[in-house]
Amino acid sequence: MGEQRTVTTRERIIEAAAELLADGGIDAVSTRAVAAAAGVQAPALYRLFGDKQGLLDAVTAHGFERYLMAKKAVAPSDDPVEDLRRGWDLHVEFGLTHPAFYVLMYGVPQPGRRPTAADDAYRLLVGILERVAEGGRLKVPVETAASIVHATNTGVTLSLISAEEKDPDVSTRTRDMVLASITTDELPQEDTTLSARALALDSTLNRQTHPLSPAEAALLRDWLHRLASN
Amino acid sequence: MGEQRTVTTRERIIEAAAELLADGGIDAVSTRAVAAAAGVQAPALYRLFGDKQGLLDAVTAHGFERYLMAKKAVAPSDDPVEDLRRGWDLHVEFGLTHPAFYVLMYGVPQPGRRPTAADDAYRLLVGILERVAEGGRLKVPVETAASIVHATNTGVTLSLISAEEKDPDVSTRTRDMVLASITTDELPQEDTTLSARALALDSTLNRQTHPLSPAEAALLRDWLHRLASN
DNA sequence: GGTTCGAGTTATCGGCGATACCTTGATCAA
DNA sequence: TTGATCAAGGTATCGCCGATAACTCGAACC
Repeated sequence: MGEQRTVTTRERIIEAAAELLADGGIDAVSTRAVAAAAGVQAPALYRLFGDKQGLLDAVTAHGFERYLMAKKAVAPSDDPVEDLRRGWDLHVEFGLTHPAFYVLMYGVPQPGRRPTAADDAYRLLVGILERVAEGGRLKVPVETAASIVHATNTGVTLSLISAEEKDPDVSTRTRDMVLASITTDELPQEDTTLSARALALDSTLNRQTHPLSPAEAALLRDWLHRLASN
Repeated sequence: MGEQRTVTTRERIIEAAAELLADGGIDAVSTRAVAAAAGVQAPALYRLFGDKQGLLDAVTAHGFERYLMAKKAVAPSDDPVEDLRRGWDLHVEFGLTHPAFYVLMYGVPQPGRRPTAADDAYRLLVGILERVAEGGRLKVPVETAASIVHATNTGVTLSLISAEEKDPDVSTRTRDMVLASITTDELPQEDTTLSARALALDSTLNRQTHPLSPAEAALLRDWLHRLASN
């Protein structure tokens, strides 16, 4: 089959909604306005996207694609901690460049209604942190580090979005503070400390298959985390 | 005049709206539902609160009052850094106990639409930080510290609200990380470092009247911040 | 060549925020 | 005492919104 050259109705609708969102904020995105801008009638949206939330999910996924592409293209460098730093900055930059999109994704937590795009970004963060842990430079378990980085990164970005005078220094300060707290400055050639070895084992357990049962593995990982926290 | 013993219509409306918000989330708070629950007709809301946003502002202010009371009652201890720690925990606890209220206040940043209650809480934070700075235990300017603490505290709380399994360890870890990064462990009896003296002067300039003109003071404070950042 | 079905239409529903206009009851000067 | 005033709330209604039932049309398929 040849490529689809003509723009599909679905794409037209998503782009119309994205433009309305970027221009007039979330309030400007009504089913009628989107339908009119896309040159279609309202029920077409519902057949294509189910309901309005489905349309918004598609819009955020579409708008987030470029960001994820950039993040994926930039991520694999020699120094995973540097990747972490660049990922933080990219995150903040995306939020300030597309505030309406960003708030839609991270602003209002509704249980079970998390956009897929946000999950993808989180998994990408976990992947980088696993590489940091593999290099023996992570001071805390990967899950803990991911939660902390995610929480602080979104917190800073939302604060900057709502601030009328945006001070980028707050982002870099917080970023360096967080990274300094969860990583070690340099990789020790051979780290013989208890916590480092526990975390190294934890990291590889997380990534490889092993002969332990799920229950055994859960208990072991709990012990490893307790060993690492001393 | 005797005290107002009967509950005013305004109070009845606010309490009805607060109950709807706590029970069914923000979507359950419609003008009609609130009016019906308060035993009143819809236009009464508009005369009392202007529009729906005015009603929501009044509701958040009301719901936030107890929290602010608790925070004010707890705050003034001997150790302002400990006050900071308790303020952080109180903030997170309030968010997890009243998620719908919290999201209404901190979730969706709209320029110029920040609820008054959030401003009050921020000013309270700045007040504590000024006491920390006065004790010579703050490593960064008060405004910077306030921005960082606010951004990370709200970020952690929003993350916990949206997380299905809430790990309180993330909050305490981030809290201690932030506090360790912006404060010194112990107050030196006489801190003779350049940055400490610059920040001590900055802090008192902030709180007292002085003979410098506003322009001179702004320039001086800029210099002090640059001295402190080395 | 009739059938099926995807894709989009017209028409309409109930709920929402908001407002113009009316009613009522308390207050107070003449 | 009475009539004007006005705060407080009610009645009726507007236009917009999300959503859906029921219909139309054209292409694909046997």
